[in-house]
Amino acid sequence: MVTGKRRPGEKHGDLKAVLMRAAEKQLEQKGPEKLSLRAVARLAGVSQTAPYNHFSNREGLLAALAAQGFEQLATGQAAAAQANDDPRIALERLGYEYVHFACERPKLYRLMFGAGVGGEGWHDDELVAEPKSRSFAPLGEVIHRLLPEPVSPEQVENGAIVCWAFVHGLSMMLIDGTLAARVKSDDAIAELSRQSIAVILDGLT
Amino acid sequence: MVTGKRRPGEKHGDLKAVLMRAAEKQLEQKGPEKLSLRAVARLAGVSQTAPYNHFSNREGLLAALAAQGFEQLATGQAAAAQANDDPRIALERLGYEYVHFACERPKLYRLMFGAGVGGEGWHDDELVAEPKSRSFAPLGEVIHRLLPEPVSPEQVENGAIVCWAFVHGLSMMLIDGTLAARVKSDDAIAELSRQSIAVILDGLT
DNA sequence: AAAGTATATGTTCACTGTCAATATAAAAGG
DNA sequence: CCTTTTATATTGACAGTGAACATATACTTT
Repeated sequence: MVTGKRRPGEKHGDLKAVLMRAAEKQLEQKGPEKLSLRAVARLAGVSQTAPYNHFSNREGLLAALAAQGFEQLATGQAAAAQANDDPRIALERLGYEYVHFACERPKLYRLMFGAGVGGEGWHDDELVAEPKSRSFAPLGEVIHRLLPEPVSPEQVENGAIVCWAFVHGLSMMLIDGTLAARVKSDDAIAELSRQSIAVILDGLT
Repeated sequence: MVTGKRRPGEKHGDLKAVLMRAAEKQLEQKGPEKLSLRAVARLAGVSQTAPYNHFSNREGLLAALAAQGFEQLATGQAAAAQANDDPRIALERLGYEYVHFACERPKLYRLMFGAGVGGEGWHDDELVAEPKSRSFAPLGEVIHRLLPEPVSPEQVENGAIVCWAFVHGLSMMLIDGTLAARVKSDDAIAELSRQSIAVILDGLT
């Protein structure tokens, strides 16, 4: 019904979703900087200007993709945080899941942190900021559980930032090949991740 | 005329250097993804195809810029590493210098780690890999000085990677605005940086 | 002086993002 | 049921891009 043949002017049922799926595919193939709006439209079987009815421009589409990515990361992180009652194990698991996510979908992950976008990030884009902070929240919760009483909000915040910065840096350097020469196997990645979380953990407590 | 030796057919002085300077300027204004080869040529006062005699393509120019950036970072890091005999203080200084470099020239720093480039980094580009590993070396040296005897090469390598990943992640998140809402002043940045290095340091030893 | 050669140019092509004007279909109001 | 409205999609155009090609240039070498 929705996906019939398209005559000139025919309405396309849920074009936005179709465009998103096409964009996902295109992103995973070409990467954020080479993603072409026209190619996405072509892949979705619509004219080149059709996407402008659903996204303000190319960056708008990329922002939607990034937001979706943070959405997925957030659910993964939330699940990992509640995987174990021991906050130490939960923290390790959180870190592993994070790096795993980044390495599984490197193009998406780089996009989420501003690759392929003019300026140097999404900055004040609320559409992206909301799921981003939601994906950050579970870490803070685990850090809170982990620290010995009494805990100040700044302690928690600082600890969470340290952890986040670390896993983010590790992920990026695994993706861009900086550590490719230094870390070979996937097991080595997991081991390095686990080990480093332990390092930070010892430093924090 | 001013410069002595010239290569056959060379009409401008050494166009490569002129192009690099123009590209630097363009990079600092537009960012890696919006840098246009034609605009660089225009800025250098030369035809649009002239750059192809000195760089294989757009990515070649970006790679040269990235390499130059790592060159500068390397000298800064080397200086910071020898600033103090106490390896702890040297490590703090190293971290501070690193983050400072990244925040001072965010567009360049992002480029150095693959922003604006198809694929997800420079990977096997030797031109950029060499100064990159040179900029990484001082950290390893300081970590070596820092760890108690006896030290294994893996210990040093792992510690250095942990530190590098952390400062890289911190830099990226400061640049892309992730921490902008959470960390306000420049002093707070310095303090967070210093504090975190201390955390990692405690964890390592 | 002539020959050789790396360097620069002008032209062209395919492609991109985005705007303007236009046509269409579905819903809303009579 | 028919008209009006409104969001959606299309065609066409424009400026800007990276890149390839053949050609002209000016320097080095012989």
